[in-house]
Amino acid sequence: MDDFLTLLVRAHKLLQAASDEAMSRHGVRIGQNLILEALWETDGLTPGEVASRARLPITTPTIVNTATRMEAAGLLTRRRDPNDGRLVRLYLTDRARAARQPIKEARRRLEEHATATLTDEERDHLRTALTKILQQLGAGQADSGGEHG
Amino acid sequence: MDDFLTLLVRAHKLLQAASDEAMSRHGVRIGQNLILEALWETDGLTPGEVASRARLPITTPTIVNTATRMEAAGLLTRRRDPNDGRLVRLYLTDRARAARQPIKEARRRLEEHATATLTDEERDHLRTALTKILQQLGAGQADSGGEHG
DNA sequence: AGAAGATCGTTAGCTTGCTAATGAGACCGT
DNA sequence: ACGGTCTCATTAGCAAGCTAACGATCTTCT
Repeated sequence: MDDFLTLLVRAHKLLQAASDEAMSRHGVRIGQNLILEALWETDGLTPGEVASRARLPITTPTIVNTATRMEAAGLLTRRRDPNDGRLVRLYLTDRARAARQPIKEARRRLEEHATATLTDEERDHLRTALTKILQQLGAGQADSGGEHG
Repeated sequence: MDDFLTLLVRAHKLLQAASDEAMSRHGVRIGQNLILEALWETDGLTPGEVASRARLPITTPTIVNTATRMEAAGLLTRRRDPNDGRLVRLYLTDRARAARQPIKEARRRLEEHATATLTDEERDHLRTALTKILQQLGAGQADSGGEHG
């Protein structure tokens, strides 16, 4: 029996590969998903804003580099902020906006497929366990906002 | 509430970072762990053998590149196989062998720490769920060897 | 024996992530 | 107004992973 670390790394690897393949069919790579999600929500964010709003922690240089590839791929354009010359704002192209629903669907289906053999209870347990691990590792500053004690 | 994919990616990221930090204190980086584990077990494997024996799937080019870094770091030496000129055999240095127990310990402690707030039952559930996901995603060719039905 | 094919390690070139260093621009105090 | 500081994006350089292409060697078939 493998240790927990190994199981998690293997599951992660397979899921990332499957995600990348699924999104590639829509002209988007796995590393671009965080930026897309942030800009789908709020277009015209700066790299720093994308980094801080992203669903999971990512550094600004990574955003910048990925944005450059996305620009080359025709997924977004850069525009200097007229009011503050330091800022660069990222705007999605129509192509990137059109990919929104298909990609969300594809990811939803992937998640569904991956957990297809789990019971609802097992899915709950999995969520609970991962959440506890995240909290234990210091990622407690998450979305739930219930630290009252 | 985040989706399962996000939880898993976040947990993976934190655990990888923590692993890397822990192993760095012993002069080893996270990417070198698979090679070390294979060579601790059987010294003198070829890159291809390491790739196929590793605890999780990894390609030969990755082994080769990582081995180059490990050679530079004084963790292993390359030696041509005298019987087959195509093969290159990787041999650990004393330094790499000495790191075996400390690193195993460090990883065990990390896993223990990460799952410290889980009950035994929750740990079981987590294992079960991850294993099911791996099987569903086609990684069923694993170690347990119990596919009799 | 010699050509064709298979099997290796390696290299090239890419993506994704990181930290540290740079440089441009804004802001604040004097 | 101007010098220092702070705040941005970017660049540089690294690690770790991948696929595809390459070159050397071994095997096999005639």
